[in-house]
Amino acid sequence: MSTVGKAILLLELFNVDEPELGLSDLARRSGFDKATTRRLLVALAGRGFVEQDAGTRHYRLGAGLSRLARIREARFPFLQTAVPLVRDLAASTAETVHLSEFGVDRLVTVNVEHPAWANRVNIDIGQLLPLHSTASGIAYLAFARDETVKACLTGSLDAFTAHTLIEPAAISRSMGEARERGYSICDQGYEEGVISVAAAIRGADGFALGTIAVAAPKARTTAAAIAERGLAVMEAAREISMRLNGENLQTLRRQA
Amino acid sequence: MSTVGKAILLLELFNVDEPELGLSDLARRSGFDKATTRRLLVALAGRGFVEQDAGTRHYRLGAGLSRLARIREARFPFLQTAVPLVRDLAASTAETVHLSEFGVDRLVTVNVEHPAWANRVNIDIGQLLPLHSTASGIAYLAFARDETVKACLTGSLDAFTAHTLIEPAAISRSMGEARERGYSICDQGYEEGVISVAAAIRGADGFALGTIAVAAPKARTTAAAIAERGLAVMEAAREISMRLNGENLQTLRRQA
DNA sequence: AATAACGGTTCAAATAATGAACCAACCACC
DNA sequence: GGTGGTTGGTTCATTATTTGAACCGTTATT
Repeated sequence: MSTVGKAILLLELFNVDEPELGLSDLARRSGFDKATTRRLLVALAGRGFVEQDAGTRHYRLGAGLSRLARIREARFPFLQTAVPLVRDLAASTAETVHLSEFGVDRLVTVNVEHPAWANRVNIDIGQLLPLHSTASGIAYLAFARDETVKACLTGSLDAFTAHTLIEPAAISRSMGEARERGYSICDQGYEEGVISVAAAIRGADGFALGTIAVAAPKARTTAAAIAERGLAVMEAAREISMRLNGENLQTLRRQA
Repeated sequence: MSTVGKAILLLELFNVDEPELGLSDLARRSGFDKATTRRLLVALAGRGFVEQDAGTRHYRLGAGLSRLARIREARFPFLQTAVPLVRDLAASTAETVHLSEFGVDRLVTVNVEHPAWANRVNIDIGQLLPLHSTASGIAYLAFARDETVKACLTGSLDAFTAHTLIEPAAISRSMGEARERGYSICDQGYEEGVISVAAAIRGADGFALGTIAVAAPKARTTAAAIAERGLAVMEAAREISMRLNGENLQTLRRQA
């Protein structure tokens, strides 16, 4: 493994629940030697990718990451563009609406709006979603590059519930339906009792960048509501895609 | 230089104006060999820190950075906390208000509100500000760790205008005044014709995390306006610091 | 006082990074 | 339709960086 890969692996040990970790802890979790771990941390700290708490001597992710992320966001203002539409969709559906962006081999939740219901689907910002077993994932795959789809379908797929589709053929069929329909439906594929619809947000090249989805408790969801939400989520995704790709509405290379 | 440092240096070649760069370009600018550059890029791409455009084969910053930046933001919700107060301050002063966060050896502009005036001070998100020659920088240094101050004052300092203070003693005096007053004033130290006031946003340990500042054309700025804005910016910084450090308003270790 | 955990450091040995030379493809220009 | 200059990408012997067991000094815990 490259040294750079190791350094990044170290960064990825941090998460929202454990945002600060000590040296020994990082060494243990990464499997690297303590000396190696520290050398990597010092290199990362030198560029502001991690910071060390002066009191506890624990490490946390640094401001340098935020700076680079902001430069990326200037190129792809995914969040700013999508947030108002997420809010609108949450208001009109009165269910949980979440926005995801693709990263490496999963979807990353970047924004969520929860409804006022006590009984609702809860999703956290930063949460990672698998591609094969969520409405968002299927919507993404439906407009993903062939190599991404292939990478997803080769290798064993986890079954999260009794309803999770894990045969590549079944998932492909599901993708095809989503492509034709314009939105995906996932019935308890990731969590028991939750039904979701999602649509892909697409770049200028027609390939998916991320997704927008509505998730609701199955108990209060009718077939009619699913169809209605599907159209709404599709329309929101279309609007975000158009705003992202400039006013010059270039025809998307891959049509639905 | 460590391999990790090289990889990060590569990432830092991207900026808002040039968000996508080719392999040869990156190699040229970094001074690394093309093979080295590519190996680093491949390692970075493997973890989503850069992405390659399928068409142009150019590289850009990746979604992995956004993910980690979001985890950091969950711990330090600097932006979310400060944005409303930046907006309020912009409304009440009718001048440019900008928010900065410290990174390595500079301040990074993370949010800006511009007034409606045609003649106004323009600042971009992501813009880097030197510590010794801006109101924000002085406000930051006034509550920074000794080692940060020392690192800033050792080595030669750039003079951006005829008014820029570059003698360590003069800068120290300026910091002292800011600490006592509660806000800093910088009269054309970074750009001719611009006068700014700033105050430090501080962490639970009492040390500065970032700053909030008001910048205006000197032509329409009276001494009374400076004093008024100074108090307003100080109050905004205090409010952000308090919200960041939790409801349990711990007494700040380093008092003004 | 003893123990065990912590963060941090050292230096010979092992491993990963390096870069000159090399493709193949593309683009402009005559 | 060559020709020269550019691009992204690859190879492999040489070289320099990374590695980790053993170490130190501190700080809790027992």
